[in-house]
Amino acid sequence: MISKACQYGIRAAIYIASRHNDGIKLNIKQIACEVDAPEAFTAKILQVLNKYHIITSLKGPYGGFFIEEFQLEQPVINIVNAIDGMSVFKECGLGLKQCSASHPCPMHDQYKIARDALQNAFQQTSIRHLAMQVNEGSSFINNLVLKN
Amino acid sequence: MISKACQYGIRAAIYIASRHNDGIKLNIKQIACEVDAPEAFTAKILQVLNKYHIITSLKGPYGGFFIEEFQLEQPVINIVNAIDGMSVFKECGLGLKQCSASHPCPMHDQYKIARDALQNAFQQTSIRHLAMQVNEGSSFINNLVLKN
DNA sequence: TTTATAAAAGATGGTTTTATCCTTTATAAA
DNA sequence: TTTATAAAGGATAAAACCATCTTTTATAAA
Repeated sequence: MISKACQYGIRAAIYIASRHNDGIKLNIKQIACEVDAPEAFTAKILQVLNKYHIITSLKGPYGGFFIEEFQLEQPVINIVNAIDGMSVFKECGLGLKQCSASHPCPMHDQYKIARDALQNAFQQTSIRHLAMQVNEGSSFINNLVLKN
Repeated sequence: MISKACQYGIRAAIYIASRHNDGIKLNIKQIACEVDAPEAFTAKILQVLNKYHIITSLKGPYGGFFIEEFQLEQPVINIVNAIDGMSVFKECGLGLKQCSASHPCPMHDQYKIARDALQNAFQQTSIRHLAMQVNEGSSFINNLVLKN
């Protein structure tokens, strides 16, 4: 559906957003650990997210990654766009180059419903909203079940 | 969303179904040509579909691929299952190993809607239905626009 | 200004997916 | 039975994706 890079990126962004208090900056090691993603690969992905102004980074001592107030309001689809591009929301389900309502593949109508639902899922959800759920403890961004 | 192999497989199956007249058998070269897919790769894919009894093949002269009456009624999801498996309809959108209604990732609810829509698209559509559309000329399985 | 730190950038390796080629097997007609 | 044909099966190659390592750059504190 979406690439692993994109999944890591979304989880990392949500984690960074969930720690948007004070002026706290998070380093790559901690982020990768918290979202169960490979460290070096996650570093590459966060580079891209920084370039697209989805998160912000600062080099040097006391540096790291963080998210600014205005960035919290962005829809998650911005992350998908930065890493995978928008083609998954546009392309034909059967891989045809030309497929549209006026020249459809046999599955066009049914597939479009699913494709649009996917786009809505990412479009209508803000990074802030997801981070709040994580902070509330009502949802999770790693594979560690912590019972206390 | 689904692999290229699976897209080629669905297009090939629809084409074979659309030629389900008399006892006609289609060879791999013709099928690959008609659905704009690489020939050798398509051969591998049709091998799998034959193994899963989604289509039928016969070796030797006057052999080839065809589809039997009972096979026409199968839902397209059988093809997806044969080639890609069912994981795309089950797995977490953010790549978590453990993600469910009771232990959800932050996008679980929204993503599940899209994932279920995709499953429905493939589950509720029979190979026969798609082949009929192609025969009617109301939908297409290749990239060649034929105007006459 | 020097030093330590953390991300950015570049090079490289491994795995999976996509794709092709060659040999073998099954089958039908001559 | 021989021969021609077409799919099956095995080996291999190319591309894309996933992942890591090393060097460079920016920055803040001492």
